Amino acid sequence: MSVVRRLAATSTVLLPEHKPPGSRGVILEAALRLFAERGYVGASVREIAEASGVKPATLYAHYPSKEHLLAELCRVGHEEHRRSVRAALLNSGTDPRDQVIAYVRAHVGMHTAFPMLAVVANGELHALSAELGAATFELRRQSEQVLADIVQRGVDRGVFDVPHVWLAVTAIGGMGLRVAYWYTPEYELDAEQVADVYAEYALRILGAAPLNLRRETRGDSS
Amino acid sequence: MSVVRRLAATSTVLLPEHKPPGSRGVILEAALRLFAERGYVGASVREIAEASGVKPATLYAHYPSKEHLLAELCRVGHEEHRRSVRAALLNSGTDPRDQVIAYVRAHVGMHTAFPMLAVVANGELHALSAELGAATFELRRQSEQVLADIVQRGVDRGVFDVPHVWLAVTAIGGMGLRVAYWYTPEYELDAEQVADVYAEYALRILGAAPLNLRRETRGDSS
DNA sequence: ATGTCAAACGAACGTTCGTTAGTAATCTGC
DNA sequence: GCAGATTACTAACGAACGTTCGTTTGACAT
Repeated sequence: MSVVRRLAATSTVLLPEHKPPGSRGVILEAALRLFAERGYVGASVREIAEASGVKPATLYAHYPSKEHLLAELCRVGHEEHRRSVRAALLNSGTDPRDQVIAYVRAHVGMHTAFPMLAVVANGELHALSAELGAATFELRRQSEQVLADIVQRGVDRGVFDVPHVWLAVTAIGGMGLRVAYWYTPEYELDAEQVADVYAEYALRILGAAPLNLRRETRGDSS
Repeated sequence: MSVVRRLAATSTVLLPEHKPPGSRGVILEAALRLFAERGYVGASVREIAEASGVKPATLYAHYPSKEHLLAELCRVGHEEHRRSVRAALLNSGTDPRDQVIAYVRAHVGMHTAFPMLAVVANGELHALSAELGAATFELRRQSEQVLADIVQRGVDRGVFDVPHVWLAVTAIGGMGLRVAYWYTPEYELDAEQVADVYAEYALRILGAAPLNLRRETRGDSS
């Protein structure tokens, strides 16, 4: 057995709305857990089948190949990310600072709520062939671009002061990505608090000008 | 072929001082490249041997198993990280702000100079058995603790103002980790500039009080 | 009872995996 | 130029891989 797990989370694997009914859903969820824990190559079809309470042959009655399982998970993961970010931005104002808060809270929230989905969708995307991965890859590019556009608008409006826009995007995105690997519901802070703190860090990275209604919330979550 | 590479870098794989002489070194370097590009499970002994210009059986005259190859790479990676951070801290002052700059510059510098080593040492560590991975895992824990201690000292001295110490450590560490995946020498900024910008972002995350000699360097690298 | 159909099955396919035994080639020190 | 050690080789091992084949099962409609 390994000395260190690939990710800390162990439960809440797949949302009901992402999970197909019947065996399809059971198999997909088992694949998600095993891909997250052992990686795509390290998880065998036989293990996935056994974890689903099904024989390996049955798996191929529901999915044409192991790779299609991964493709489905990557697609679901990135679509949930986009859905979550879009909903958050629709509920935020036009101020780039509010939008950054909304984006980072949604971004981090996705990685705390569905850590396995996030780990697989981001960390195993490279295992997909060009044909099966192209659509998902485009989704990821768009999500990055959304944040980049927000940051750029903030710089143009003078509310952000940042040495380098794209490096700020990679920094903010990167620190959020890592959350999926260490967060568990047993952590001393709940997901909401982690998201709030990371949103504050993002604003600090961006050198955000103080927002009258927000600044006093800075130190209240330690 | 995949639509997206696992990491962007393709060269400068292993430092001479990390590379054993003769075939041992050639094999280790080939293993590093293949582990970084395809993952530990995804890279086969036959591929590593072929990339080394050697037959599979020869590999076992130099390393007792495939896992020992990974263990060696994880160890080298984390020891280079510790060496780099230690050297940087010895050349920095006692002010926690200087120490954070030193740490982040070394941290990011390691991930730009040896992206493959960083990707393997961090991203494949979980594939090691408890026996082979314990020492390296302890190295990683110590490196994290070094940063945590610096941040805590800064908070105690009143030069940092941060909502949550450990979340700041994960954020700073996480954004640096991700650099190994996207940085290439062809990037618009060189490694030094990336490290400088990330060091600035780290200070911002920590809400660092202005340092007289430093503050005017904030916007000069965009 | 009989026919239909989706779902699951046992068994096996050819391939690749990490690894090893035994042997030939090459270098080192005298 | 020979002995001993090192290095690399050919060939093969058992196990596991993703996948497919032909069949059986169980529920429901005729």
